[in-house]
Amino acid sequence: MSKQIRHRKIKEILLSSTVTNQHELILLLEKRGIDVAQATLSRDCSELGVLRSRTASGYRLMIPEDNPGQMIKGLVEMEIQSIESNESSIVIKTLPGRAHGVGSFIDHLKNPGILGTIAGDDTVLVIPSSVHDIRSILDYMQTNLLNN
Amino acid sequence: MSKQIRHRKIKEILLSSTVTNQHELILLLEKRGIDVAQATLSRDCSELGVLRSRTASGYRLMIPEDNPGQMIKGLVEMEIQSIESNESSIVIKTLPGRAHGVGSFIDHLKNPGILGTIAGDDTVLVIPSSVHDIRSILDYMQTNLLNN
DNA sequence: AATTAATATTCACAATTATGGATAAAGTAG
DNA sequence: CTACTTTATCCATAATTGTGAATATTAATT
Repeated sequence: MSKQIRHRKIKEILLSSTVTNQHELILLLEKRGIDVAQATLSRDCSELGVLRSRTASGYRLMIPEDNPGQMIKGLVEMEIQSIESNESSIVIKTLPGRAHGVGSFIDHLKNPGILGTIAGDDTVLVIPSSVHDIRSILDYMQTNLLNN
Repeated sequence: MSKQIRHRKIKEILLSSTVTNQHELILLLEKRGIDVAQATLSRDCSELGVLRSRTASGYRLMIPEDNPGQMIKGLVEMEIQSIESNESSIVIKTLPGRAHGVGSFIDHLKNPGILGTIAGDDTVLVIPSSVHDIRSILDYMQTNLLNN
């Protein structure tokens, strides 16, 4: 039984029913054919960001909905095809139609070295605050916006 | 040295220079401080879909560009938070800043039942060709643009 | 076909990640 | 504070994944 599958089931359970502690969650997982030790479950909960809080009717394990803001970084990484520059500006090539989203994401980074962006269909032009910063901004982007 | 980093370097090298065989690639990687055995490189190449083909000037290891069209569907699915409608229009909520990209994708579907889309920051309004088609267009979108 | 060049696979082992039992630590209730 | 409940961590081990040397297989050249 893979960790991934277990995590999915945990999400499902916590979103659909009221679970008061990890032990109870163990039993619910068992019912679905997944055996897991409390130690492992503790780690799972921490990885999934599960937290335990009081409610009117006692305690409950709560799982946060995926935070949109955090998801976007992964999206942007996938959308970017390349990041290159000449002496005065940086050009990002994206998947077709995705430049606007990438540009918007970069704008929100609020990097003071970046004056702004202009996005076409599959190209984002990044305008540096000073042409002298090109190299470091390029570095910054390649580390922060590329996968692998 | 992680496999991921190595893969990324391989992509870089194969996209920017002409490499005729794996042995040559080993040397180029070495130059960048990455030591790797041919066996491993062979696996890397297969994982990355690298293929060797003849060109006018001999052989060359080619790496396929990631097919944009196919990737986008997955992206769009992740970007869409909900799809709902009233009697006359369909509203898609997206992750912040992603509406333009989603709208553009829908436009390219060229579904004759869709007159057009208007995108704000995190909302896409889909305008049906006829208000009578709302239900079927909603169905179409929910099956084609949602995961789960 | 024979020879050489290039790549893929097998095998053994290394490195990393996942896991459970035992137990410590933290939290809750009295 | 003390007793009790719940969760987190330590440790040892299992399972998985990554790797290189040697070798087999495939492809190219003559």
